[in-house]
Amino acid sequence: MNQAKPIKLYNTLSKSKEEFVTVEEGKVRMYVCGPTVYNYIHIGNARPMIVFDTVRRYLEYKGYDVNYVSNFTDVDDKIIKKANEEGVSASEISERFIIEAKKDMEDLNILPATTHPKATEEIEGMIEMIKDLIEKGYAYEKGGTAYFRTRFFNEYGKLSKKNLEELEAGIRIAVSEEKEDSMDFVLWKPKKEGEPYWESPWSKGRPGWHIECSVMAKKYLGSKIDIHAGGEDLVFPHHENEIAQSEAANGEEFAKYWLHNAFLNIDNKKMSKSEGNFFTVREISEKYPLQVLRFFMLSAHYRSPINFSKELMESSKNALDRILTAINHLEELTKITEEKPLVEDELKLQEEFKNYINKFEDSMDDDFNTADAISVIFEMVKVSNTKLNKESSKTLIEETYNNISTLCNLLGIITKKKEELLDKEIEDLIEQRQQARKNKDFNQADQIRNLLLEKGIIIEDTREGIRWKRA
RNA sequence: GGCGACAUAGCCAAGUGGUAAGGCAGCGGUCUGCAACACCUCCAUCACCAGUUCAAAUCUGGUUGUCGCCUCCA
Repeated sequence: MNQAKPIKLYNTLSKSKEEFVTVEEGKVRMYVCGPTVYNYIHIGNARPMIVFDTVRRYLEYKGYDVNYVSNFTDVDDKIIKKANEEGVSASEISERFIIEAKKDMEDLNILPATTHPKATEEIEGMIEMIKDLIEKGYAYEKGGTAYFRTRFFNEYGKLSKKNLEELEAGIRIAVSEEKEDSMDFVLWKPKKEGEPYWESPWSKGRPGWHIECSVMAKKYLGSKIDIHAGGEDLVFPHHENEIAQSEAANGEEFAKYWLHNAFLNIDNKKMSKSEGNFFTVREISEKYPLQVLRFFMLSAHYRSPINFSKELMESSKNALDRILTAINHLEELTKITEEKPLVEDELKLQEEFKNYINKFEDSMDDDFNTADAISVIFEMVKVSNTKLNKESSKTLIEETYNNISTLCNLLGIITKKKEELLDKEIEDLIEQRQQARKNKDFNQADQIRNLLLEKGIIIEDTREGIRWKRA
């Protein structure tokens, strides 16, 4: 366990960087608000998934045992609307897009959560918590709807730094007459015609959005968790309301650290369907390997807004290729170099790489500064490209290969798939091209190269031999 | 209207008091049958104004600009 160096993370609750100390030593309980599944996930959904997956990987790297929970909201107005449009049940829609979301997540190299709860499978727990809140006086029922009595929770607004008076002044929606107070929010609402519903003491209906996360977090992680994360738009009202519900019901602090990622914009504008600047992860995957999207997302700090564009994807693709090329190169060197004692310069290099790893960790320890961490990888790539060759000691080559790959894996920006790509046909063609080159038949050689290019294989003649990669 | 964030090269992006990391693109080279890869070289004084300090991109005040939340949008 390498927790000697502490992690500092920015806590929305205190608006400052704090040293990370877990509730229980060596263990991290982490909850990340997941998507509402009414369509393929979009690239905006992908940002928190990628960012917090990276956080999770790093915490595990540091030796923590991480219990990572991320939900699917599978009952919601948008899902019902889509279901009605297609003339199918709401669950048919949600089930379908959960499957699709999981596919995209796998391609984004996002590790499966310890648990992926679904709201509709946790209704019983939600009813229990609402009952509890009503008993404790923090909630009430009116006409089949259960409301949370916001004013009874003294600390309401502590996350978003809003106070009830300001909020009330800013109210822009029609306030239900039933509410005791305009700031009260819904815990349970009765069904409308044609909507899915569950039985409850108050009405046939369904839970409000906020109660879902409070209940799922408690069930799978306990009443006090370490990290609660999500997009910054969730700070208010979603997370504020979660705090109110959970802390009112459980009588203790809900989450120690609140992490929020900034938004992803398109051409400096918020992505939205109505603006026509909306991209699903699936669409992007048709043009780029999703590692590129992941790399792009991690190339800025998670609390800074990032702007998505084709140009930046191209830039990211080229940058990532530089790293991948270096790793492939090292891998080949491991096959042709010889085992021998390290000479003095190599010992120095070994030391240098150790320093780079430290630097990488320092960056990640500082509120998960992935942009800085990536720059360290580039520095390692540079040194590797410049100083290592087929005369180097195998030991050093292997170490360097492992070091760089480990850090890249930590960020999830590389996948190990090359083996499956190797097939007989490609190897034969490469061999034929070599023969042609030997015979100085460059026309033939170029033809074969073009043929391979059509199949998506790029050939490179390097000092150490032929190399190929997927376009 | 209330609350908040941000402003670093053509593009992206680190850096929060000691004199500007890294990547992409571009220029000029080396290597190469060619191409690609790789390597070498070049490419900014940090929105503006004023202040604090021996010293500021980094702190303070102001100006301008961009963006977000206050609408069950990540």
